[in-house]
Amino acid sequence: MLHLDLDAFFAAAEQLTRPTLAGRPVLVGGTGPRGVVAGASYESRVYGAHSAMPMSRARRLVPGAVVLPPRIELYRVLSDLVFAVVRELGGVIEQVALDEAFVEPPELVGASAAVVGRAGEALRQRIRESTGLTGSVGAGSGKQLAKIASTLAKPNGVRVVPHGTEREVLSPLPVRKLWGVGPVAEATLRRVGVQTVGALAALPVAEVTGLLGPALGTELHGLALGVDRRPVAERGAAKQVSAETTFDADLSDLDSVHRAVAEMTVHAHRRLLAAGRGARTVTVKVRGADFATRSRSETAATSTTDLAALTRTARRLTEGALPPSGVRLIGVALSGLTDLVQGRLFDTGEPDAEAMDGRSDCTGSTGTGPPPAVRPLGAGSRAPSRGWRAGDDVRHVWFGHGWVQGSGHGRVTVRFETRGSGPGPARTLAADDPGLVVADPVASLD
DNA sequence: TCTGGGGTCCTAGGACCC
DNA sequence: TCTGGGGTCCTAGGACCC
Repeated sequence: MLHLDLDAFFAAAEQLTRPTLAGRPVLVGGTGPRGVVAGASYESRVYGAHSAMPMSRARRLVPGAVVLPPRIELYRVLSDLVFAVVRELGGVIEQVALDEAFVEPPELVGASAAVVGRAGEALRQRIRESTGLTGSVGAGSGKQLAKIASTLAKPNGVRVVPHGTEREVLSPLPVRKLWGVGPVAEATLRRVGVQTVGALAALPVAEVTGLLGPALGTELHGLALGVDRRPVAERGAAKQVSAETTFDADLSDLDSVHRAVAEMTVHAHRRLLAAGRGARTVTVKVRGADFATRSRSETAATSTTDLAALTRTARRLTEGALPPSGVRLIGVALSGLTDLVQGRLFDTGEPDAEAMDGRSDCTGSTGTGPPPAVRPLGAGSRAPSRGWRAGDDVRHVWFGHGWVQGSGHGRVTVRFETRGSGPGPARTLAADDPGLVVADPVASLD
């Protein structure tokens, strides 16, 4: 089977659609004081930046970094383009993330390593031609091997692990490379002197299950030995939808907390309706200034789509989970999802007055709170009320599509370019230039 | 350095039923 | 009257993945 992994996907998507950024160190992620890196181009990885690193640290590490907020809608469209190409191979595809999938092309069953290698190279070529993105392909006898192979192939390469060589590839790797080994399991294993996959494989299963629990222990010991029978299978429908936000500064009054809960419920509810589903369980997540996370959940007898009811439940649960100090994060998850049956559930998108007040002034009130909720994907509207922000997509009557490089003092600097334009000119305009409007990020693919 | 957001899965205890 | 064990559901917390 094959594992395809796009190279530095978020950052590469930015460099592709904003050609001025090609070859420059790009960091994609939260731009606020508590943001973290979601994507780092290879030019910024040279300085030690990587995903999940606090953005403040990454900025300090990478000289001249271009920091941009994620444009998930654009990445989704690009991802769909890539996997349409992958689908042409036929067979089952299991998409794991926007930038990653397992594939089992029927033609490659039982093929030689050389044939598999050429197929991987051909796939990469097709993806590059049709999208402009590069990806790496790994091939091996199971998911674990294929994924490890694609990691070894990065960036921009192919790696095949031939049958019979599994153990010699796996043995020297650090245990952390195995699926399911995170910081905690890694530390647990190190305490008994196990640092490599080979050392893990040499332990008796009973000892591994004793250390890591029955499920994970059995699974990992098998993987270490190269045993991996997990099938490639299409992903089913999601089991929950959730929305959460971390505030730029901790909240310390109940009103703000209630507003934030309502806002997060609106977000999760919107996606619930978009998926055509109802929910039985509401779970709230509250993280305090101490970083400790508390959750409370409640399951109703029947499924609902009633925003007002969901909001009331979420607020009540939140009150039972408040930390002693300030509130750092609020999250709302809806689960126990059911398919909607015509007429059986509230089909309301109309919140009552109580639920509304969380929505009324969400403009910027929660700092890092997700802005897309505020303006309904306002392609064509005037400057956003929060003002122009670096990374915004814009269109100008004369200069076409572009993106905001920076703004201030009543001016805004826009780089006019798209995927097909090549590097474009920067122009500084008046922030209230009547010819300048908000644009759809997807238009940067032109 | 000070820790995102959207998910999945596992564990463990208690309630409840048979 | 006291005591079983298995199965399922719910809740809370946490590890892990990208």
